[in-house]
Amino acid sequence: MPSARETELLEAAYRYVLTHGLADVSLRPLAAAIGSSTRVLLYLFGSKEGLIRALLARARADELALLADIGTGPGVVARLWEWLSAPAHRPLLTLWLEAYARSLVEPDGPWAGFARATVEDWLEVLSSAQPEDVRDTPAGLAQRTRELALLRGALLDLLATGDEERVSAALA
Amino acid sequence: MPSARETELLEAAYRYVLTHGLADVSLRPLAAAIGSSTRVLLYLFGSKEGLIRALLARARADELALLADIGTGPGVVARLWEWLSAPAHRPLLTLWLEAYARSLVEPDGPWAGFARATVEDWLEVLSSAQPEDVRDTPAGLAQRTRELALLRGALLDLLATGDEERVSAALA
DNA sequence: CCTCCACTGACACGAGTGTTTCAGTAATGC
DNA sequence: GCATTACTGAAACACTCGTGTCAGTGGAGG
Repeated sequence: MPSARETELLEAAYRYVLTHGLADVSLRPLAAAIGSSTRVLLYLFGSKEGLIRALLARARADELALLADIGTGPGVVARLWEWLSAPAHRPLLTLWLEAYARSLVEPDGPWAGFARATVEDWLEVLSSAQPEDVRDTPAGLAQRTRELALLRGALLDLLATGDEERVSAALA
Repeated sequence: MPSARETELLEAAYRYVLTHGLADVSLRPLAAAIGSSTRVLLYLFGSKEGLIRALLARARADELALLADIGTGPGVVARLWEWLSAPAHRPLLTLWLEAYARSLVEPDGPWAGFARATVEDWLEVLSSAQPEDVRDTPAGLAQRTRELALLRGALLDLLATGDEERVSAALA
């Protein structure tokens, strides 16, 4: 159960990494930027690894919140893309990609399992949006895997080029 | 024009980062692993940034070599996927993803433009594989953007889950 | 032989890293 | 009032980092 001060600092740290990236964050600059100290960060989160873990969980919470209120009716893919392509969400998604890549290179530590977890999160949402008589068939699995691939590939493209017009047109 | 020793050490360093990742590589461990010294690395590549730049170029050379002999006939997408999903290429592709993510977070330095460059490389290959009467239409652009997204999204999935059966089935 | 040149070793420098130790302060519960 | 608890500050520890300095190698070309 996190204390009030802890969630407050976590939120500030989260805003910080959204713009500075997670890869080479270090305690002193971070602490200075959010008006704290390394001593306090270490006291509240135990270690840097604990902080990273908390930040990753915080980011995943954002993601899960999205998936929760995107609904499950028809047109999910379009709605998901609408959310993914919104300029306001770009920092979060860049962070997401960073964590994803990192968890592949370094399967230990706080990153462990991040990539695999998000694949499953999304597949489940796409699954529950499928008609019931398809959901459990091989064809259904193939379809939602394809949908997920399309969304994420498009996201990669968008993050690199910023060319929303071309990428959105490709998904229509 | 790189010297013999330089390409030799670059090749060794390349093998090293393929298994250790590019993100938190540091000179002393790398030098020790490839039987060299930080002094020599700096002498040959000028700085750590120069080394990274050379390694990134080396990785991109692998990628371009692939794209060159994948041909342009019909069935490119299938052939590309065959290459992407080959277990032997997984380290290279993980490295690729790492560099991609990094270049989004840190647009300066040696990573600059890496993500954007690879999008363009691949789109061009897919373009030259399209029938001429489609290539320059908006529909053609949309189609190859979609193909690229599908391939890359599937790659992301595969790298995280290793579930080649499901992902390959989705692309069929 | 002698000079040039590519390459290498040992070492130190200053800066930055995560973490620890020791010392508090302010508020809370009894 | 007093003890407990949550939090904070300052300073140090034992590293690792990229890079610079200075001194050499060994071989090839004149």
